[in-house]
Parts: sequence; structure tokens; C-alpha cells
Amino acid sequence: MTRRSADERREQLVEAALRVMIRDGVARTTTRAVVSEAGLPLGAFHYCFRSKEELLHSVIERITLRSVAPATATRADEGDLSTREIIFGTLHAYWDQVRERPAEHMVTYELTQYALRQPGLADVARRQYQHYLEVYRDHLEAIARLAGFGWTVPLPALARYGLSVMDGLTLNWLIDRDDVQARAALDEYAEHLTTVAAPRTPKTPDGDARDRAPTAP
Amino acid sequence: MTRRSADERREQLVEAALRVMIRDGVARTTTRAVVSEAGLPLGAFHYCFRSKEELLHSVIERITLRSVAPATATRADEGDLSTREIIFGTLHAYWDQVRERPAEHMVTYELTQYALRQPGLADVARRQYQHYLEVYRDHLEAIARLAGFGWTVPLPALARYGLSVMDGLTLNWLIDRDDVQARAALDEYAEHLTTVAAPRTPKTPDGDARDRAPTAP
DNA sequence: GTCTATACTGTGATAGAC
DNA sequence: GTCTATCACAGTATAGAC
Repeated sequence: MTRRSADERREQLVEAALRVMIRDGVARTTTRAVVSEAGLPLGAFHYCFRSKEELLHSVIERITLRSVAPATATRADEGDLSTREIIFGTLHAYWDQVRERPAEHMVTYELTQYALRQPGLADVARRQYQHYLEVYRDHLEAIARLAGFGWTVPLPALARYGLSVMDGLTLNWLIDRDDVQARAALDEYAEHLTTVAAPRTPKTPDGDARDRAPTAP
Repeated sequence: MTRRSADERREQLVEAALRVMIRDGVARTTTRAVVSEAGLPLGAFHYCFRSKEELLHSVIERITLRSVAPATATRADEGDLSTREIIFGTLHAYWDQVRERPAEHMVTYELTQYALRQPGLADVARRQYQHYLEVYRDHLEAIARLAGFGWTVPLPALARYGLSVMDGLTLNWLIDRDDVQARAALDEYAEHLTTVAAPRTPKTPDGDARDRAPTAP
């Protein structure tokens, strides 16, 4: 084994842990399974982490960032599409990402529940979810800005509602893998979103007034 | 120890298992914890169940019925309320039930994930969710019948969407326990439901004009 | 400082002796 | 029906090799 810094080793173990979780589930992710996956001896584990809990902490932070990254990427390249098209496009982009990596999303939920039961990790779970909420809220804001309209419902409530919807849809699809019904339900949500989207400035001079953030009441 | 039939013993163990799960979580529900909770010797376990998996199977079926029971009870006593009142009333009734027994609902999600990872139990999880879906669909149907209106959206999609919403809202509340935001999001869903509820022809005694989509206002 | 071998202690499920 | 043995495996600790 080549000599590596403790930081690199930690990184290596976190990645290995994620692979094991995705393959076998959080419950079966033991310290031994992790070091074995990383090709390291058992002793390496407690050289890098004080405890398993500390590893889990790192894993949660890592997977949180990873799930958020692809979502933020969808902001680009929206030309002058209709409100409806932007909403549907954004939601479908997220959904494709769920369908492509189901196991990864499953791990997310498993981790959250694991953390909620672990006194030292409960707060991490809350922060994780809080982070998702902020990202989703920003996302809703961005959509509205892009398409030049406003939401007729307070943003915090709309964000929480939307996040819950996506969580629920994901969870349920992970159980029955019914693509048709899932898609129908997703579109039902998209439809709802268009319902609470109201054109902001009726007097838009057809130019690109995109970056104009409409003043909220 | 009084002599009891194997069926009674099984019942006793299932109930004990549920108590342990609610108190300590599914992951910590070991065979030893269960028999100890039931006040039985460890050996009693494998006299009643072939394996832990078989116990879990019974537990899942038990908790599924239990969660559904209170929901179906709310059908009674609705007089001549408005569509809006019935929808909000029904949703709030469910929500009160979540807030009253959070741990129980948490166990539901934990069990589902546990089952999905266990080859012999994955199907049980699917059937469990399928059952919830049917109950929710019946519920939506009953609401519409009571208030004398129809849904402008195909019932299967609406049911799946609604179930996902409730799942998501519950899950998220279990994490952050934010009553205010949860309530706002719930009302957002209720609002959406009223949006897709359209008055049926008042004279119809019990016409099957369900999939008729009346023009929205 | 970076790593590894090995031992310790508790707990899991299960089975066989009583 | 009950109790105890078993055996695997969990997380952790430590002594010491590079």
C-alpha cells in the first residue's frame, strides 16, 4: 500500500462507504465492509475516523452535495420557453436523474432515518433536509425569474410542499417502480405549479428582462 | 407463565415487536429485545416464528391495518358541508393522527425500507403500499360522492399523487417537526384538490359520470 | 506521522439439549 | 415448552511495524 495522507484515506473510505451503501444498503454497511471495499485493513478505519458515526457524518454531507449538484445544473440553456415548458422541463430533468440512479436515492432516505435514530446524528439529518429545502426554494425562484412570472403562494410554503411532493413521488416509485403512474403524478404536480404561477409584468417590452427580480410584497 | 396457544404467543410477540420498534427503531429491534419486551424466554421466539423475517412479515401486515383504520373512520358524520370543508377536514383529520403518533409513522417508513432490502420481504413492501394506494383512492372517491362532485383528473393518478404528497409531508415533518410550515404545505395540497374538484350535475342520484371533465372556470 | 495485525467485548440469530 | 450453547460478526482498542 502506498503511503497516503489521512485526508486522502478518509476520502477513500467515504467513497467506499457510499459504494457499499448503494450496493447493499445502509444497514449492511459495516466498518469491515467499508475497509474491505476500499482495499484497506480494518485498522485503517479507526486511524481515520474516531467512530463509525463520524464516518456516517461525512457520508451524509457528501451525498447531500452530490444529489444537489445535478439539480442546479438544469438552470442553463433555457431559452424563451413558456412557463409551462420550463416547469415541466425542470421537473422531468430531476425525475430522469432519479430513474437513472435509484439506489443512490434510496440510500438518501435510509441515511436520513438512520441519522434520526442516532442521537449524535439527528441534527445532521435536519441540516441536510434544511439544505435541500433551500436549494428547492432557490430553484423555484429561478424558474419564476427565467419565465418572468411570480408565484401566487408564499415561497416557503410552496417550497416545502414541492420538496415533499418530490420526496413522496420518489419514495413511492422506489417501491413499485411504476413509471407510468409516477409520471402521471409528476405531471399532476407540474400542472399544479402552473396553476399557482401568475404572469408578473403584463407590460413586458418583449426584451430580455430576465434578471429583473420582481419585488415581493 | 400461563400456557397459551401458539397463535396467542405470536400475537403477543408481534405486539411486543411493535412496541420496541416504536420506542427504539426498527434497526434496534432484535429478537432478544422482542422476547424481553414480551416477558418471554428467548427460545419462545423460534417456537413461534421460523425466523426474524417471518416476524417482520407479520409486523408489517399488522401496522398496515392499524394505520389505515383511523383514516377510514373519518368518513362518518359529514353532514352537508361544502366541498372545500370536506377536503380540508379529511386532510386535517389524517394530519392530527400523524402528529399524535409520530413514532408509529416513522416505523412505517423504516419498515418499508428494511423490507425493500430484504429479498424475501420486498414483495410485502409493495403489497403494503399497493394497499395504501387503494385505500386512498377509495377515500378520494368517497369524498367526491359525499360532496356530490367529481374529479377532473383520472382517479389513479390523483390517488398516487395524493398518497405521495402525504408521504412526503409526513416524512419531512418527522424530520424537522415544523408544525407551521407543514400545515401550510398541507393546505397547499388541499387547495390543489379543490382545484381539481368540479361540481357534478346536481340532479344525478348516483351517476357514473366520473371521468367527465367539466370545463374549468 | 502512516499504517497493520490481532485481540477484546458485546450482541446477533439459531439450534440442540434438557 | 424452556434454557443454554454456539457461532458469526459487529464495533472498538492497542501494540507496534514501517
